[in-house]
Amino acid sequence: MPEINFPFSNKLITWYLQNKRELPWRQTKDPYRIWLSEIILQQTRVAQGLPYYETFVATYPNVYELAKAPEEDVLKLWQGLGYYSRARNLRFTANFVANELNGVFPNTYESLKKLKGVGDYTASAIASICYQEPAAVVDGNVYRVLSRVFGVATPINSTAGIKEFKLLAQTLLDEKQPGVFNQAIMEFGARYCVPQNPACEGCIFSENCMAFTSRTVSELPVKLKKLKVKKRYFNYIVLLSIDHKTRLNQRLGKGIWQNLYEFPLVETTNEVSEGDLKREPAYRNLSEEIKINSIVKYNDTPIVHKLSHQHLITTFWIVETETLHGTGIAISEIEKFPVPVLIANFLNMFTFQ
DNA sequence: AAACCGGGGTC
DNA sequence: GACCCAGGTTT
Repeated sequence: MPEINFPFSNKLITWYLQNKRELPWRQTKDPYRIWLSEIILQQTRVAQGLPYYETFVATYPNVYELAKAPEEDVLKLWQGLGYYSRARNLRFTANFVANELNGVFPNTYESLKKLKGVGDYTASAIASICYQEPAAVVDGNVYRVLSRVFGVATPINSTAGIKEFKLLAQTLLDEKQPGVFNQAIMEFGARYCVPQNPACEGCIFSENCMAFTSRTVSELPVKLKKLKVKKRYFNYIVLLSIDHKTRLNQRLGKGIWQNLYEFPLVETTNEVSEGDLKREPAYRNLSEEIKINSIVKYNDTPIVHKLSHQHLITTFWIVETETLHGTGIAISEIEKFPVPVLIANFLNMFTFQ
């Protein structure tokens, strides 16, 4: 534990009050809105999450409205934001609060943390902002600011690091205004003590910052290795029937994009030719069920869709078929389904006829 | 403890 | 290409 011999909290909060952004969730202490904003902002930049927050508040002004919504509607509004388990848990927890808790959110760190989708960070954020409970938040910004100012080189994604930084943040916390302190340290990390090339010369902590005085700013925080990205080969079968239908399947079970929709997928271990594709069992099952008239590759070079830990090397195949009867969906209905960005991008490029 | 879960911004 | 973002859950 580093020694603290300067007024960290006072300096930080003074900076915050002079430099904070006016954000919609800073205008309220309504736990529903604070909770909603915190879920949206998990692993998500303010600029990216802001329009989603506005849409959700407008569509679901309170927890009852959100609780009533079908999961598919929530996923549709969430489309493009990523980490879709957040949306599924959001709806689940809204339902729980509305039906089991009479619409009243838990008001302590411990009870908030029991909610699905609410972990240490989010429980601390809601408890401190809405209920003035002295619970320190530790997000990516906090790791960065504290590791630099106090020269802590413990890896932030190790068990020891998680404990050490939580304790340090809790020690520094201004217990008289925990919500302000928490937002201040995050704002400072997001806007001043940024990951790359921070303006250390003019920093309020330049005299006290261990990283700055020892010229190790670019080496902190320390983070343990990254895992290797896996390559997967996706072949999407875009059915076009003579009765102007296509088919979307819902992704069920484990894995990415759970409960979202996509075209029938043939996943292979390599990039495949048309001949290879036709020999794939998944494709053969499809062709046994549906009479196929023609097949043509849509994109000549594969589209590489990059996720944090997977590269999806994707080819779209346009397949004309006879009637799909009840097993297809009308082309005009397609925009109603929540789809991953990979599919949404294709739909924007491709014009159905 | 390690793996898994998205999409976008930045350098 | 590497790193990161107002993290959490599952294995």
